[in-house]
Amino acid sequence: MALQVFNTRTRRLEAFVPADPHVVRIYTCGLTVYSAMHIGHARTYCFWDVFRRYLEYRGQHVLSVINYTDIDDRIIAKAADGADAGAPGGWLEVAESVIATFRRDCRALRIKDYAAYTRATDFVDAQIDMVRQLLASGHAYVVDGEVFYDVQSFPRYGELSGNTLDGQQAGASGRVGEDLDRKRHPADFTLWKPSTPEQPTWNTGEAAWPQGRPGWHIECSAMATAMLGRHFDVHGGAVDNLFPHHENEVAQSEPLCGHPWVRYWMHPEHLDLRGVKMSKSLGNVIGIPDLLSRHRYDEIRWFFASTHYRTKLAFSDELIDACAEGFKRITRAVKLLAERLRAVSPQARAVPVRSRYASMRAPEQAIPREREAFEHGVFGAATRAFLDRFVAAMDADLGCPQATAAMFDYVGELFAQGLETIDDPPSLMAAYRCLTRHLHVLGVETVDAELYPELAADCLATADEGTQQLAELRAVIDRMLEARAEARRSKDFARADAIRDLLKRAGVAVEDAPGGARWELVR
RNA sequence: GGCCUGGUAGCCAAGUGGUAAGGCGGAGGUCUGCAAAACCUCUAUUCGCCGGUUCGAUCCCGGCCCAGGCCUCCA
Repeated sequence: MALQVFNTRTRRLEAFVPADPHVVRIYTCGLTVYSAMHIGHARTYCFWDVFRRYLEYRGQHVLSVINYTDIDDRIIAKAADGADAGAPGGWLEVAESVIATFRRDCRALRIKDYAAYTRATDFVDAQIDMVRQLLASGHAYVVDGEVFYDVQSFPRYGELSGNTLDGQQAGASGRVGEDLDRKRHPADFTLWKPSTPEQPTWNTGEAAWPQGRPGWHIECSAMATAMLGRHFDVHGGAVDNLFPHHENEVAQSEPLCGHPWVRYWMHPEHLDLRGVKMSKSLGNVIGIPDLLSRHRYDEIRWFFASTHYRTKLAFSDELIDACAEGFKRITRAVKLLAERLRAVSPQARAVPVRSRYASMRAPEQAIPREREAFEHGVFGAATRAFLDRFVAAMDADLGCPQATAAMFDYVGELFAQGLETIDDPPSLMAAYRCLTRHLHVLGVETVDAELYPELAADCLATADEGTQQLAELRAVIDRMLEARAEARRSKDFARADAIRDLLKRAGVAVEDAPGGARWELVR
């Protein structure tokens, strides 16, 4: 069994076979950088991150490109409204600042870095060249210095999204532009438009359309092709990109690159905000810092995994909280395993079967080789069952909900089979690595570098600076807990409770367990 | 008008032509100085409604009802 994905182009599940068996080429439509990333983007980009992580888990190399649309009327408008209204290049500053927060927000959500982040304005030459070719091949026409794509010149127009030309009702959405009188068909779209003196502009060297700026759709086509070649494996964005954006991209690209331009089109669904429309005019756009002030990144990641990517995700703080409640069981198991492993000597916790990280390995071998290490020890049978379910779930069009269900059952088995009592380091280590390795696939990077250095090396390290302080904090708390244990031994429960209350007020929850007190940071 | 989803327990949410994963919540229990937490067990004779195909349908087909998305702003 191999990975299957739902291809929007064919509306079917298909075996995922990259053109080049060694590298998967993925292009993701990124932000139009006129305002910061919000929770909707978070779902989309977290999905693409999990997709990439799973491919890597499967032993594939992934070449992923994401773009910034940094030239757009909304950016220009924002710059015109801002404090430095009218300043030359103000639109670039708007773009720069949004890009910076985007990168920061992605890292906070542990979205792995892309191989390249392309900017539309860095590829204007390629865009001009594409427009030129489309004109030459009769797929575009010029009206008053503006270049339009002629949809009627492309018979397959509408195949990707299902919005065929004869089925479309122009203006049904109430958003038809004002160019109707100049277009040959209402669905024709802008490839290049002239700029007024105060708008950013590029010279083309063409007499009929001498200057101006690119249309939205041509940007992505030019960037994707420039970075990934005339044909590549996966192109995506969220569902809203399907039409018109991706449809138009196909129409522009296939006359020049051939069909199919892209092997697999994938479109994750939106958030379902339960009737509430998130929009800037309503002032209810939830940004990433806001989201992260209410939920930890790993809770958000686990929450995203709770619903299939092609299903609308019911979103609310309460739902995330409910999901996080269940997630505690997983993290608790990881923590218990780590604690018990740390308690034994380094030598004793050595894992007999080498567990090497999968990349650089042929896809067919990657999982079996890793499995050997995971399946070792007393939890072997449970681990085997878990691995089978996890891989089967993810192979079936990234079935994260089933993958998480498998993990819940696995953790249940670990507890049932003596997670808290069995004293065999290799067994504990195998289970620890198995859990953290698979959480990592789902975007949860909870791993102790000492216990699983190979995996830790692949995590977005954001805690480096805090490590030393954290160790000191840990020592202080441990001393307080030692004092409390002393009080309990001498039956001075008032003092013991006082220490517990003090820690609680400081945000440290203490719980008594058979082996001694445990603590964790709480909000 | 065209295209497309989805309606599964109080809530979220998988899924299969052979009789319903998982999580939250709820109910018991174990442990505990007390707490809290944790762990264990239980929690849909039923999958919007009506027909049909079938030995058998939640899953296939037809009709109906309801909710939602897209048809050039949108992740």
